Amino acid sequence: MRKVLLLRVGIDKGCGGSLSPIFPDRSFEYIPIPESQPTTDPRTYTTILGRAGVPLARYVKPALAEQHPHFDPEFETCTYGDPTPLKRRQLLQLVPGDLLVFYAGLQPQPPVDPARLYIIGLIEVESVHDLWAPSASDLDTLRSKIGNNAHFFRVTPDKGLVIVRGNKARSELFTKAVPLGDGADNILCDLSELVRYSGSLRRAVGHWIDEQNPVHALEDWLKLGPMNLVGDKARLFSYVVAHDYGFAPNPDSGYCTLACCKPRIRKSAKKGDWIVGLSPARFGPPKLCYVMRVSEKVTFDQYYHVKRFQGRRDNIYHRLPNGRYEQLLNDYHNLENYKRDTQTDWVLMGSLFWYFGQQMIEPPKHLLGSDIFKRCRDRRKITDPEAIKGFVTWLANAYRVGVHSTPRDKSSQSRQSRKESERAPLEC
DNA sequence: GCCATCAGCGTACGAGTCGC
DNA sequence: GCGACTCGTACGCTGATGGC
Repeated sequence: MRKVLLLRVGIDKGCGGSLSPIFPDRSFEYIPIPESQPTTDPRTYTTILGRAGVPLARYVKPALAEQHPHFDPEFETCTYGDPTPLKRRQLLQLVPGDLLVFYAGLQPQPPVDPARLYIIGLIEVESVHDLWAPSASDLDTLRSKIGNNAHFFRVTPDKGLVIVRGNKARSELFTKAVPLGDGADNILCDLSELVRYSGSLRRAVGHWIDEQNPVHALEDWLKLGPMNLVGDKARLFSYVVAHDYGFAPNPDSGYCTLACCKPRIRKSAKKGDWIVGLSPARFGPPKLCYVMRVSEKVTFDQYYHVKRFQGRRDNIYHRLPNGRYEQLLNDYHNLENYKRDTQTDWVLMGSLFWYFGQQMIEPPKHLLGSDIFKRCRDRRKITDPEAIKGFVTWLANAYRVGVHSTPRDKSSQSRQSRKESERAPLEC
């Protein structure tokens, strides 16, 4: 049975002090961690050009610019190695045909969104080499055979090194990053259900995916991405986002939530449905404001009390002992919004979302006639799975997940420091 | 000031589900 | 099989807004 070992690689806050960049179109740079040992590799972050033609030094701390990077994994000859006890044990369990799937924390550029974890490449195992106590001649022989992994350039050979050699035809550093984590370094809950793996990916050890179906599910995710999440019973609700203050929807902190306004959508939508926000007519032909997949549906009270949602700007309602809702003081809604907001008790949350704010995007030509981009009163429901798949495929291929810009309407009206007496209700 | 457009909401109606 | 009930959807009314 084929196994997959998920491994975190690349520079990060704990090792190097920064993150590799990801750009709006999902392209990214793979920046290795700094080399911690004396090395014969002459390259530095300044001399290495990234795939966008910019020296990697641009994305690392100035103090690292002239340091040597530790290229591991490397995708020229497709190898990965590690001498530390935990990973060494994991690598020795691999057999030909297994997959090493590499993920990294990537920081959006421009930095309008928190970093997330993305899958950046993979190696299909061809052979595993255990170099418990290699001599210099052993290393020379292997170097000539299996390439230029950073461990081969170290002046003092690593004791206990395990090198995995990949099938070059079936291994690659992706050109576009594939989403893996939410804003809190947990596996995306949408993907978690497919691969039956949950929890934090922060730990610096490998994570096994080793049941037959989940391995297929992960491979499908690598090939097709979020389109895999559109089932035959998928539904998509589209509506016009009349005003976008970053309140409804609220794309803060790695989650997108719809907690106020749109009571019918909040009531109707279920886990797995897609929500699409379009621009109002005053901005010309319909453009995309945001898209989210409903990954959780919680009540106002659950939303209010769950720790990870506390402090969000749209977390303003909770039930009192008498059954009514209390509205907390906030900069967006007052008691005139109370009736509509509390028509339903539900809050929609998505960890897989695209929020474009001021940079609303036009639909591609092949989707111009789609019902998804037709404005309607209140909201429109789409139930054609092929239409939804086509839309999600285009979106997920063209844009990285997360926030792409600040809220559309925020600049025109400051919501800061309003006194209670000045709080006019906002439509959204 | 008039008119067109648009978003929100109330209401009616149809489909689906459940109990008898 | 029938009726009651729930839920989802379409339609039309209302008020706000913006262009002329």
